[in-house]
Amino acid sequence: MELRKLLEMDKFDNECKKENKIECKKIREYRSTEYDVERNEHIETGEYCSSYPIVLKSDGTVWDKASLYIDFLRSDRNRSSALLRTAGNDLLDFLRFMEANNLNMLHLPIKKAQRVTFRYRHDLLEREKEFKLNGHKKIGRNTISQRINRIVDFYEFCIENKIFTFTELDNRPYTLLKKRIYFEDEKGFTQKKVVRSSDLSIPRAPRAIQTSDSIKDGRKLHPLTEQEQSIFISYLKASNNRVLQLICLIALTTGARIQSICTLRVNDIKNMMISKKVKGSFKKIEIGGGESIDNKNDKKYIIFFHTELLEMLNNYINSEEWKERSTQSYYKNKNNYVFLTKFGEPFYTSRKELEDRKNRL
DNA sequence: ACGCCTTACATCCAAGGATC
DNA sequence: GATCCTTGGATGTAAGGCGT
Repeated sequence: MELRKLLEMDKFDNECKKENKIECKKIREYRSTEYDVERNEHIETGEYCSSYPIVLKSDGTVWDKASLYIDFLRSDRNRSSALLRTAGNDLLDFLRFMEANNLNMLHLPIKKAQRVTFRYRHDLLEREKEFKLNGHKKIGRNTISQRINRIVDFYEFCIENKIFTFTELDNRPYTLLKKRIYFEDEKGFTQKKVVRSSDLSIPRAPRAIQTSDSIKDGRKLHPLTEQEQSIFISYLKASNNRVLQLICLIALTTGARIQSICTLRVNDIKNMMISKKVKGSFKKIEIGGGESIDNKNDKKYIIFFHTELLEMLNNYINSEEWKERSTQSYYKNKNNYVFLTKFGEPFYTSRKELEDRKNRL
């Protein structure tokens, strides 16, 4: 690791030393720099992360190995900041386990079950069981599966980069295995594939069965009944929060997700206003698939706005309230979000904004 | 199937405002 | 000025997509 990074880490260490809890802190708007000796200045490498996790040990110092691993994920594997956060949390859980049991990563005695990695695996399974018995879900099968796989990848990284030497590793933290898997390709033929696995890995939970009265969308969703809808609307009418009213109206009448609604931009409304009517009194807009409005997993989809609703939205984006909010916001009057909080924050940061912030547009 | 990555959503937390 | 409430953000869980 370069000296620069270590120095930065020291600075961060000192800032964090006051508190003594194991946690995963976050650096906002991370931009990596390189030090130019001749010019005596820091030069940005152009690498950017909207948030960057730092795992802290109970004494408040940075867990250096975790930082090296997370930086490797960012720089060498070019992972998103969302993934860095997930990885940070996975490592955090492992660190908490080690500290609680007074173990370190190199605790690898002859007996397999006593090695830190196998004890962690056992701990994960116990925790899953514990919550299952109590009825409330706290740690699920998919999570523990992900956790243990992350740890294997973390050890692999440490060994690969000689953070551990062979003499330090008394016994193997795990054994890498090659598993043969069979799957059906798009033409319906059974294919065989060899994938990398380990003797630590925990199989994932089988997919939930879809029930007829729910929509499968990440979780199981239930459409509101007509009665529920009318109750909802009566409460909505009583609200004096125009933004909430409009967001809910769009949701009810178009079925769009909150993610799409909250990433709607002013130009989308303006363009729809001047576009041709379809299906009677509706106007259409494409979302997802690289369009400015986000959709889950960036899937392409068309949503239909009733002209009356569009009229309301058009009134809103020309209102004093909207102008007031937009002046405090990132985009000001440059194709801003339709919906902003009273402090000018978007309710949902769009993919487009992440891109724009990276390029400082 | 399996592993890796992305992301929706619940819950917790802290700061600031409202109310008495 | 103590307490409650709102709100945005932080944190944590886990489902689903995708490539293999």
